[in-house]
Amino acid sequence: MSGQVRTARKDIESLSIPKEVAESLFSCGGVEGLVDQLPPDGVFEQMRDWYQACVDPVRLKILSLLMVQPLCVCVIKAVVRMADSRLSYHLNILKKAGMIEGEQQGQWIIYHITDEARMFLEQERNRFLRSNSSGIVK
Amino acid sequence: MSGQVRTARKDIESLSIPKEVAESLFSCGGVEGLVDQLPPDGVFEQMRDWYQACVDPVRLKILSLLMVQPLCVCVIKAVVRMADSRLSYHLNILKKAGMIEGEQQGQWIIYHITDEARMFLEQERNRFLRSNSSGIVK
DNA sequence: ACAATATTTCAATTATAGTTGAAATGCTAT
DNA sequence: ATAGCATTTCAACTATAATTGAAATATTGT
Repeated sequence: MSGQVRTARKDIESLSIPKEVAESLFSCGGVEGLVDQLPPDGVFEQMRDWYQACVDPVRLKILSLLMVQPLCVCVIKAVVRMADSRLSYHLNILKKAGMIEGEQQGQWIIYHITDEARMFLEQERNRFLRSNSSGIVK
Repeated sequence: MSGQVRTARKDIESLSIPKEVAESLFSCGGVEGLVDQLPPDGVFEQMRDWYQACVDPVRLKILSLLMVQPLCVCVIKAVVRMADSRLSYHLNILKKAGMIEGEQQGQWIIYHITDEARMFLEQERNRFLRSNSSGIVK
């Protein structure tokens, strides 16, 4: 325990940092203590995959569309107006991310949004409304 | 009004879609009605910019670090262990996205997370815990 | 004015993601 | 089996994002 404290102090002293930071950094165990509070790197990569799927406006639009109701590809296409292969590419990214699922229904494939994605988007819609209405944004 | 309904029906008939989809699509005003329910494209682009900042594990780690306390660049660097210029690049992306802010304090620049970003990350942490514990993921 | 440290900027390179059109697959009805 | 429609796959290409090392800027103490 005193070993840990000594390490923390050493970290901090060897860095030459402003004393404001140094104080609170010291009280949380120095750089090592800080690192201990972080989730393992795998968590950040899982999170990344999710945001990766959300990083394209086309995909956000598709998700927003599927919030209304499940739709076959041809209807989605009628809304977003793009080449089949391009749309398919984006659908596939959403599918791999676990945000949508497709079921074959005869000739068609009907996509629906997953529960996780719906939860996320509802959350995000609220957050967005909150920031815009309270004047934080703009 | 009857004109709108006629358009909706026309959209749907000209598309040749499964009747499951057709029924609910018709009841929400066809493709046009669907489009009307979507936010303007600008919203998706605003959202994109936010997720763009979150799409890199390095940046998520930095945010997570700044959730603990404000830190100068050199301490962040001691945790994430990368070249100055690379770190600076990522800090700049977070700054432009409005997720962090930096204040010069003598020789150092101390970065802190913004309220919006903190709100978002707390929300996301909860969502993550919920999905993992309720067995939705894995 | 000068040296030392912290941080950013820049230009060149490399890596990743998105687009395109053609060809392939899969289902349905004839 | 063949034709027609819905959707996906593939390979070549284009566009965007990330990394690197060197140079520039800014602040402090001498």
